[in-house]
Amino acid sequence: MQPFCGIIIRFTLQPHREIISKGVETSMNPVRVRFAPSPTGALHIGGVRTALFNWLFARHHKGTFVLRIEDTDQTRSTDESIRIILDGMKWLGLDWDEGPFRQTERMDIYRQHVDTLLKQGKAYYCYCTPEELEARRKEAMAAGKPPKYDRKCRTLKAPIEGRTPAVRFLSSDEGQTIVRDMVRGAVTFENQQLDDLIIRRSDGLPTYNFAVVVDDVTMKISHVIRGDDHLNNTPRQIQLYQALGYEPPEFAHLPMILGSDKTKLSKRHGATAVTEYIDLGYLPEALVNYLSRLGWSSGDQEIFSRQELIEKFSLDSVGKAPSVFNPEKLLWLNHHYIQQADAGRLAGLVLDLLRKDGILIEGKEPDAAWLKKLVKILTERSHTLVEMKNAAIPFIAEEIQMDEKAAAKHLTPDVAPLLTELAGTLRTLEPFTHDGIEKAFNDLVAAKGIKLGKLAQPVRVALTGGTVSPGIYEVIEVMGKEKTVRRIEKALHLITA
RNA sequence: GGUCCCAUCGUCUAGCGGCCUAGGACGCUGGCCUCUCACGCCGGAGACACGGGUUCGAUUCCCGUUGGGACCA
Repeated sequence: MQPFCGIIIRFTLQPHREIISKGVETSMNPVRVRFAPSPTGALHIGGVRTALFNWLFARHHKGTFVLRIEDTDQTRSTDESIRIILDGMKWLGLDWDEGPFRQTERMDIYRQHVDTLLKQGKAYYCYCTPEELEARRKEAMAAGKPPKYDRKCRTLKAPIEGRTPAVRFLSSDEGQTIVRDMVRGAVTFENQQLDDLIIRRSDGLPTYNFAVVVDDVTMKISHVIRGDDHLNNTPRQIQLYQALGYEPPEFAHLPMILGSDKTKLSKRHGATAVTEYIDLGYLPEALVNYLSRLGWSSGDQEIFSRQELIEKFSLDSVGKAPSVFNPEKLLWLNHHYIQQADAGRLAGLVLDLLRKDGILIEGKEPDAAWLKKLVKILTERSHTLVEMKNAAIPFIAEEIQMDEKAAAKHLTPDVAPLLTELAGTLRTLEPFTHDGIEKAFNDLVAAKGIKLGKLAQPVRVALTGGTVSPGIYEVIEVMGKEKTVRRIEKALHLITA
């Protein structure tokens, strides 16, 4: 609780922030927020960021996070999309406390609210067809006038035969509507600029702006945190709240996430759906950390555990400017979280990927402890699980894919004697461990008076098929004596052939 | 077209009138380490869109311009 004089001083400096944040800090009402995606496709990165901020806000304030599916647009909504959304949320660890509620199951509630407004004279029937409206809109725009509904049906005395009407909200021309936004401050709209918006279409379905208001009211949502593409809808919604006799919630409009060309993030910009990031081998904690820093910050800190995010998250430190999605930084974070992750967990995830690629034969799965050892030597150079899976293949598959260029460069006749000798030593090496292997290499190198690279690179190519791998001793130890010797011999064959 | 929003390195951002010769991170880059590639470590280049005010003093406050974005069943 702020001392009273503190409020006064800060008030003069920052009127908006203070007026607005006062509401949250001192409010006795419990925090209830919601994420309300429409199930018309994938779970989009922008949507995830909105969900995340809502979730963080709820968890920070020990409030309630509600999940609501906005599926009034039945032509575009699918159950498959709902499943994708729920799976994505679960994968990210954004657990909800109530829902998922579906708008299609709430049609009665919307109908009742429309009827109430109609009965109170706060709404009226409109018989204009979408075509007529479109024509008049074009006309208005051509004449250089604002493309606003001309209120033709406002004064209609009797229904027009043969037409099913839509219902419009009767809005006021007087005064202004002020949106007190927790990130933008006060945003003022002239009521004169606002249309009589449709609240129920002629097909009987509620419109978006109406359904959200009814839902948010009936679900007792305390803070509406959403993308700022909804900021322009907010004054109409506030009028709806007032007409319905409810107190509007607090609003917080988050800046958009843009693609590299600074337009709204879309498929053109690469992966935008969470499912894609799962397939690309990203860890949910990396995505969560990355997205949390898009539009929000806490000093200079870049890495946040989930707990820290919950503790430090505040709408006060949400920025107003849109941000560009930067895949490189996400990749860096993913690398970071792969380093942090438990080897057993990574092993399981890599196993799934190997299975998906058909590299693992069912029933012939590698030993869990061994797989963990493998994962440990691959972790450092893996930025994604897919990279890790690819690096694991030479250790798992029977045959390796030989890179021709690497072979031509490193598997040359002059290294044949070295390989022969090394194979001989390794064959009898007991125990077959890192240190013993290292000694074998060092002895051979010393005896021949060559540099280690002269031996290690050819061996690396022989064992993995390429020039890039973890340290050669680790590779050999994990690969095991049998495979190692067999592959060196095979390489010798290749050289002499 | 109307309305609304936004503006610090390429990108994410710190900055809430003097601490700024503007800090951190990703990326880029020079070097070190080294059996390859990475990791790691050390260093470098790199921004307050522009123009007016306000002020002793503006990245920070105000106005305008420019540029972006969003919304308008």
